[in-house]
Parts: sequence; structure tokens; C-alpha cells
Amino acid sequence: MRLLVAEDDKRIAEDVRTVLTAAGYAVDLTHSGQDAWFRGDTEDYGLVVLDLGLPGMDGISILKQWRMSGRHMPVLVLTARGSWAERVEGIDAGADDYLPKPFQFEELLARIRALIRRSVGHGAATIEVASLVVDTRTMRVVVDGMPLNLTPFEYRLVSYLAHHRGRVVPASELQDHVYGDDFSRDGNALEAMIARLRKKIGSDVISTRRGFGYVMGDSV
Amino acid sequence: MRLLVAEDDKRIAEDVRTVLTAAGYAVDLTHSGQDAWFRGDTEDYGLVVLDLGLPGMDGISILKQWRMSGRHMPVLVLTARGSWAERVEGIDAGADDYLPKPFQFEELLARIRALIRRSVGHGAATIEVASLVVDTRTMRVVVDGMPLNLTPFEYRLVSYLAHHRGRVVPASELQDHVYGDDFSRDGNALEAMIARLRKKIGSDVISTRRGFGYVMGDSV
DNA sequence: CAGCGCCTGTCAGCAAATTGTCAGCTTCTC
DNA sequence: GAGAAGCTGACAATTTGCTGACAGGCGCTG
Repeated sequence: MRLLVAEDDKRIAEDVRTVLTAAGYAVDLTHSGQDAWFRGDTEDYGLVVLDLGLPGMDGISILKQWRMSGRHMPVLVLTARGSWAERVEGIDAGADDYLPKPFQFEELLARIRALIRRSVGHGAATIEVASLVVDTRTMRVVVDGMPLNLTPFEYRLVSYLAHHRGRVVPASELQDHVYGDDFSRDGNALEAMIARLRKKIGSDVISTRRGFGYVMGDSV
Repeated sequence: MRLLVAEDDKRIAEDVRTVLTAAGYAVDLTHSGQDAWFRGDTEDYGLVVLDLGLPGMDGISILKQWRMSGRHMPVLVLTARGSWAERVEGIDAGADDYLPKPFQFEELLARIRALIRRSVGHGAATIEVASLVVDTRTMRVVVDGMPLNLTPFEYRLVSYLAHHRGRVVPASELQDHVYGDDFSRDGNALEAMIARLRKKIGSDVISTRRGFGYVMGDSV
């Protein structure tokens, strides 16, 4: 993981670099505001440690610029002790955390670990099968980039099949999952739903295994 | 957005609740460690404010328990001033931020805003969805440049949906976060509020996903 | 304290989307 | 080619959500 440390006090900067390097990070140093902004904007950092008191360009502005141009890496801001107004400002500008100076290196490390842990923790909860994408977080289904408007049962169907893609799912199992305890369905309700569903997602996404059940993806 | 405040000093707790409620959050209070753990483990909170000195169960343990059982809501830890060892421990146990006591309510608010923003993946203090802008700092909502006069509950609604824009939010989740502990979950109060809200912000900002819930932004 | 306005929950009726059923049709298997 | 399995379109029943009216509650003001 590559980090940027923007801090004009060169002694502190070097110390921080030493500690962070020892902790296993690749560390870039910079001492001016301009340079900090430019690097943060053009390079890909896993995290930035930003001192607000940089010469050349105000730290808050740098931060806002980054956020405005869509850079979302975690930023830990170093502030003067006690100036909580400054902290509020920094946080509202898009900082993910701050640390008042002077600080214990151990605490700096703990915070950096926490921020990184957080920033990589956003796993995409989507399942893709051919041109179909099921996003379980937003409960959306997209085919060829086009979002679909599925009904609740339709969604349960695709979702279940997508979760078990490549496996032939018996109709009875589908029934169980889609309808739960509700055994009031005698007729061909499921088949009707599959038909409606196919109209929306395309007829070739779910294939029928006569006598066995349905499959999504693979195992043509 | 629904918050849990775990703080045994009832005066502080009440003050915090007042401030947070005024800021548009639904706030649940608890004074014991056991209860804090139980609620955090079973309820769905957007954020938890956790005092480490709770009676009955150690704050750090509570936090670890939550994390081990997969609860990922942001946790802001309140610590005694100066004990940075405790902070490091707290952060490594899974805290997202800490605040030394005593603190300014304003700073508490800024940090809470920041944590929530971060946990839902936004960088800025204002959230824009189409022609609608939610400023979490001033608690103002603007549509097409025109500021709106929203009631407290209406604001909670838009705010929550805006924070989770693009995601289909189930009605039950909305209820939880708008009403918190208050179990008035009977009739169609939520629907009524949505209707009133739509009259103010325009009927196309929040779209209904029949059977799923409501979404703000990128509809179908 | 009475009066007033605002906020919010409840209710009932309405509108519309969803889904089961049915009948007839197609496709597959042997 | 016969029978079984699955598909489809139409229709009706049901479920779900919307809306307007109304009333209780709360705070504010005179």
C-alpha cells in the first residue's frame, strides 16, 4: 500500500516516513501544498496524511479540490492541538480523520490501519452471469447495462438462480425458496413467473432442463 | 438515520440526545453495557456513540463482540482525556473514531456527520440527487435552487434516502431509522409522510419499488 | 388559559401493479 | 405419433401503495 505524507516540518516528516515504512507501507513525502495537491490528484494513493499548515496552498483547499475531482482515498488530517474549529472545517471538507499534533506514532499507526481497513472493506455485492448483473445491495438487476424493473417475486427468482448459477435448480426447490411456507400454489404459477421473467431479461438467460429444473449460466 | 448513544452519565446522555435529535437523527439511549451490546447486536443503527466507561460490560469488549459478529456500523468512542493508550486499543478493536471528554457538541456533530458520510460512501457535506440538494450541516434541503421548509420527520426521510441514494431502501428500514424506538408502526404513517414529502420536493425524486421500498436517484 | 397553527398518525376509499389460474399451444422424449 | 412437460396470453383476484380528510397533540402567542 502506497501512502502520501504531506508535512512541511521535515523532521516530523522523516520520522513519520520511518515509522510507516517499518509498518510495511510505501511512503512518498512532500513538503509543499502545490506538490501535495498535484500528487494526490495524479497518483494513486491508498491513504494521505495531510498537514493543514503547508506552505503554498491551503490544506482545506487541497482536500476540497481532491474531493471535487473525484479522488476518494482516505485522508488523515494533522491539525494544531485544540483548534477544534479547524477540525470541524477539515472534516466537513472531506477529511476522514484528524490527529492533533503532537501525536504518538502508535496512535497515528492505529488510525491509519483503521482508515485503510475501512476503505478496502467495501466489497461489491454483485453477481454477474453473462450479460446479467444482480446487485444484492441495491436490489437491482441489470441486463446489458439496462436496469430492469422487476417485481418482488421475479427478483427472488433471478436472485436465487444467480446465486446458484451453473447448477440445475429443481422446480420444487425454486418453489420452496420463492414462496416459502406458502404451499397454496398448485397450478403452474412458477412457470408463469418464469415466462414473465424471460420477457424482461431475455429468453436465453435461464434455460430449462426438462424434467430437472432451471439453470442460469454455463452448463449449456 | 437512527443512532445509539451508550453513555452512563444521564445528564450528558440527555444533552447529547437533545443535540442529535435537533440535528435530525432518531436517537436511542442506553446506560448499561449489557443493554448497549444487546441493542447494537440486534438493532440496525447508522452509528453508535459509545462511552468506554459503561457499567456492566467493558466498552472495548462490546465493540469487539459487535465486530466479531459482523456488525459494521460506525462507532464513535468517547474516552477520558489524554489516555491515548485507551484510544489505540479502541481503534484497534474496531472503533472508527474517538472523542476525548469533555467535548464540544459541535465537534461531536461534525465527527458524526463525517462518519456517516464515510460509511455510506460520500465525501462531501452536501448530497446532491438530481435537482435536490441536502446540506447535512445546515439541515437544509434545496430543490432547483429553492430552499424548502421541511418538517423534522420529513427531513429525516429525505436525508436517509439521500445518504443511500441509488439503493432501494425497504420501508421497514426507513421506519426504523426515521422513528427509532418509537413503535408507532401501525398504519400507513410512513406512506402518508412520503406523500406529503413528494408534494414538496416533487413527485419524481423518490420513486417507489413496489414490494421492495423506496429509492432516490437513478430510477429505473 | 384559550386560541391558533403546525405536525403527524389514522382511516377509508381508490388506483394500480402483481400474481394465480386456466385453457390452449408448443416442444421434447420415447 | 402419442403423451408428458413446459410455455404463453388473457383474465380475475388479491395485494400494495396513494391520497384526501380528519383529529389529537404540541408549542406558541396574546
